Amino acid sequence: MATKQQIKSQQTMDELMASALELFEAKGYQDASVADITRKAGYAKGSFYRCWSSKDELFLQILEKKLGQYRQARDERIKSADSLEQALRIIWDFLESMVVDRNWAKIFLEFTVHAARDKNLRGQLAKSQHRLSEDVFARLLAPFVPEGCSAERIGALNTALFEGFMVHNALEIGVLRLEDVREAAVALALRQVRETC
Amino acid sequence: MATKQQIKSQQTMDELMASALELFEAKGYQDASVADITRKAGYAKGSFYRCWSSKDELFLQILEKKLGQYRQARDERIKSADSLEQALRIIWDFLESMVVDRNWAKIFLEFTVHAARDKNLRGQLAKSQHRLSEDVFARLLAPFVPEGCSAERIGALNTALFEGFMVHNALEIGVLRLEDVREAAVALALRQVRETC
DNA sequence: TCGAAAAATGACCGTCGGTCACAAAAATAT
DNA sequence: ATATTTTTGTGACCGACGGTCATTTTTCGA
Repeated sequence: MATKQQIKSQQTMDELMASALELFEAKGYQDASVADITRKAGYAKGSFYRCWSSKDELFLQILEKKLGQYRQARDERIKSADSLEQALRIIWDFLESMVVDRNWAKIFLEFTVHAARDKNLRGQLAKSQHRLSEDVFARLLAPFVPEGCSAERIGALNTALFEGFMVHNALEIGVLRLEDVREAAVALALRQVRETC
Repeated sequence: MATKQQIKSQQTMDELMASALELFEAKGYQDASVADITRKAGYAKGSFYRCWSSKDELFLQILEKKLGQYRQARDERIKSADSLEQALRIIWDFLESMVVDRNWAKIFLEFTVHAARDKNLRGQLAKSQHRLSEDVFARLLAPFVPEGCSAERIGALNTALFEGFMVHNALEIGVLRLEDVREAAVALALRQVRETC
């Protein structure tokens, strides 16, 4: 049974995470300071470091939580796929839910690029990426992809296209729409399957 | 005629820019401090702000310089293109020269994502992006793209795919190679032309 | 040679991520 | 109920950050 302390401790973490997410959205990952986060949640700075050893660690936890939510939302829909094209469409709906909130996409990019500089962090994020690619693409596409054709590569290519769009979107260039990109990605995957197998 | 002072002033800027680029490559845009840059070049911190009003302004100047170099290298080759496919291949050679140096690609991404948070900076970078897309893609592709088919959109899609690959590359995931992405981009452009015109 | 203008300096400002000795509060032992 | 231990929360402090500016040093034209 959860004690009063455990409940309080969890509540503190939840409050800090919520505060952090709001500030990341408003000011960006780099510009939202730990002091900002704790102040907004009504704590002192030191409390932050009782929950996480660094700002990066907090972000990774937020990321896991977000990915979990997205995954859950998708898993409910995935059962209905019965062709490669349909599976890709469901996957891109899933990706769309990440980018619909422009702020989250920005935060994600910010952290990704930041993490690329740190070997350890890069590894952890690449693992998350891999899980995204493996779990989201490879596993879901595998039933529709003939042998000898790398579902992983198709997934990576789709992910790259998606992330390129996120950059485009973050800069608010406005030439591309997600539909265009999604359509291109689907066409690319179908072509890949058709040609290499 | 250039006075001693003008020469000295230009030399100072060049030295600081060179120092900055090296440190950006070694430590990343955020982690290379102004003090680092001036110290490495043998100046005091204050000298930096005689040349640029901020670190961002310095970066934009470095970017312009880099893009100019790339453009020049490409312009010598572009005359030989006589088909859409060939033009795309030359363009991707040009893009490859940006990404061959993995460090520069990282720096570029770092700054891009950083700039996305600042309206003014975002505008300036989007202008650079637009010039890249307009000058590199649209202008070069236009002769081979039928009317009613947006060369700009093709350019933006190619750019997005390229930037997605930069992210992939920065995280050192290693599933994709530039050749794969280039091939996919060319196929995408050809398909776009074939279908929408 | 000398005053003006340009180039270079480094102490200083507020803020950053992160640390740590300490205080308050809750859980546990007696 | 009281004392002791463990958990939770605090905020002054650290070195470093981007950026400012009064000051000194160097170069200039006359």
